[in-house]
Amino acid sequence: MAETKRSSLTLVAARAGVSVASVSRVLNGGSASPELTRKVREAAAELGYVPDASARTLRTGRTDQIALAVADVGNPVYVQMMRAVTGIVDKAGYRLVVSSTGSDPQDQIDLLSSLNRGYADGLLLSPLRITPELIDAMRSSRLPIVVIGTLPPDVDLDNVRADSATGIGLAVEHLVAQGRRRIALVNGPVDTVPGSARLAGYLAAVERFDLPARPELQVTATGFTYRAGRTAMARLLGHASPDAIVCANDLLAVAALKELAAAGARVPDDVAVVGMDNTDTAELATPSLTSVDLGSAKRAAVAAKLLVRRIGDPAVPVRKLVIPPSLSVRESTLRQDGS
Amino acid sequence: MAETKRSSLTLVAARAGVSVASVSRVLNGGSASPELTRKVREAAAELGYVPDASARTLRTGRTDQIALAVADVGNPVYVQMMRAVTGIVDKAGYRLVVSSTGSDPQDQIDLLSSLNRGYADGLLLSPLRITPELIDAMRSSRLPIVVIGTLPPDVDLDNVRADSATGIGLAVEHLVAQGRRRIALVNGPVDTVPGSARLAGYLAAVERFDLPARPELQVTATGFTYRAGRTAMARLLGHASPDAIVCANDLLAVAALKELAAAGARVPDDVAVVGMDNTDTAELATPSLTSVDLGSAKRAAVAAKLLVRRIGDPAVPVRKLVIPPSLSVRESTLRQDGS
DNA sequence: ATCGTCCGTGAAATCGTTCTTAAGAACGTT
DNA sequence: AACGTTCTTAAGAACGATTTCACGGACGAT
Repeated sequence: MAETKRSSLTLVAARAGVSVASVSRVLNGGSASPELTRKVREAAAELGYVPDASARTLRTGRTDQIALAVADVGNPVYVQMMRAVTGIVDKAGYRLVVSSTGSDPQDQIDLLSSLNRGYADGLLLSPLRITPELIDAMRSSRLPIVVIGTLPPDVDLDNVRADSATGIGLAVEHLVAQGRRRIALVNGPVDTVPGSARLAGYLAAVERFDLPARPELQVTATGFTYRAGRTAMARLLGHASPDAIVCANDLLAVAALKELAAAGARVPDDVAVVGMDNTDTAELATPSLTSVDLGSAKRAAVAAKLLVRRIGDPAVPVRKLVIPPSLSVRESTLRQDGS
Repeated sequence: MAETKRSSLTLVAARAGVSVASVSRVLNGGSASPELTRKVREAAAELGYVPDASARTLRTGRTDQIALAVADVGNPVYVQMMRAVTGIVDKAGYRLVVSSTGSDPQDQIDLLSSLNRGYADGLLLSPLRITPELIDAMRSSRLPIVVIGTLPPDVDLDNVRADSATGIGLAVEHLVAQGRRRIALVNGPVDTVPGSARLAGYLAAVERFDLPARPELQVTATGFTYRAGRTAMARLLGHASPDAIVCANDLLAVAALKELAAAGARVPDDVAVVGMDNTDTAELATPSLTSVDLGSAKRAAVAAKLLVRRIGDPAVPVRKLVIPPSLSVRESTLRQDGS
């Protein structure tokens, strides 16, 4: 039955009548005589031997763990990322340590310092806000970090970012092609990395397509959440009557749909709505949401691969990648009469 | 600036001119003279000393990590659980190691054996299917396990389960009060723990309220997913015309909503729909979903607390808890004319 | 003044691995 | 027959922390 006593290399060695070194060699695939191999394997099996993780880590310096830090494990886009990361990380033989940092950069700095305890071999970080202190902390980290998201250009860390400007451009182009002109933006907090990128992208697109850039068409929610979206959307509808709404997030977009329905506006006939991130939520919404796919899953997967590579060889040159966006067109922007 | 050299206790001791034992004692709050304390603190600060996790673990046997195993990190109900667990686990000073096991029990058995490497202090497990082999593996695990979900009564492991029978009873009672009689069930695979519990609960409720128990009112999706839900729902509508549908899952319920809309049926006027798990999805759906809250978040949180307690004192008696269900009533079951 | 107690400190053992070094055996070469 | 090469195995040194044990000095009590 199950050996309750925790077994060590020494025990196995004693039982097999050989030295611990030999046991280690046999089990890790070194050279050994058939006779020795047999004895060791037998003893190990009888004792139900499993090597101890921390001892091995202490000796080799490898933890076989990768840390993933996100602002909110409940946010669909992070869920998407987690799922993607899980796949890559599992395959590469690492375990995943997940920390929910909240949106405060200080939490992330704390995380970085605790990471110096060496409980992981590397970190995947997706910061909502970037401060100079955070950058300093990332730079002085003793282990590799790959950032999922945009980073100031002078920071020489691997990172994989989205191109939200182009993404929003796709959305606006699509809306303009449908004859929409009064295109509003429901954004999240602009002091966050995605928030500011999305605002910039919106403004650029508005200019490019020569659309009215009225301030009352731009509202900012207090967060990237459904609740905040409802409030912001109510404010928008109080001040303006857009014929299309681009939202910084699928959750905000669903909030927009709900608020529009409550106000008696029909989607897409009266108003088109575009979400962002193309999470499962987009397909489940009614009407289903056209959504800008910023490639979160792809980004996370690529970032994970980058990290695995860097852990394998810390000297590899820094890479900064951009995942191109695409647009998933669904019901919320298509008038019944066709394009 | 940042000390690039990885600092050890020995270095701090050398710098402070004291022994490693003293450094350890000072930093871990043992007794020490003010003078010594000052010297050590100073040296540690100058070197930016951070204790090494694996060395400490090797010596003390504590990893400060808790493992959480779920079938699919993308499933909203597991997301809910993860969020709840994160809160408790963080507060108790543990890190969270997340593994996505898939629905195959063998994955979980593998996980259990890898857990014997001792990379965590305990495990939170939410198994979709339970086999005798899995139970054996859980029993012979060298570290504490708390199960989130139902377990055969003779297995003496801490666990926290839902009461889906009562939950479904609440839903059916509510529907009957609204004058519904032909109540259908869209279930997930019945060879899973939640699937079989929900079928049993449905049958019990049907009998209790003396409703027609026709087989064509019961369909089984191939999984707890949106896609599977669409297919199953189409099949249901081909064979029967229910006036209410209870779904084993919010995702299945959203699929039902979509399929009903596609078939031209109005919700809730023609058909009422009830979801289960009361995830964020329920509120976001259109119409918003009445959903049986099986207390997933609560269950996960309670399980996490139980695990922390057991890690602290392995001799504590086994506890088996039930989280009572509740019903969140929303638009999908309420006819316009009121109750 | 002597002895016992207590407290602060350091030396060293220990946790379970991996890996280097070296010793010994077996074997082939000149 | 002497020597060098190769191969198998064992002994022991790390890795970096915690913790036991013992030592020495200070202090109070007799």
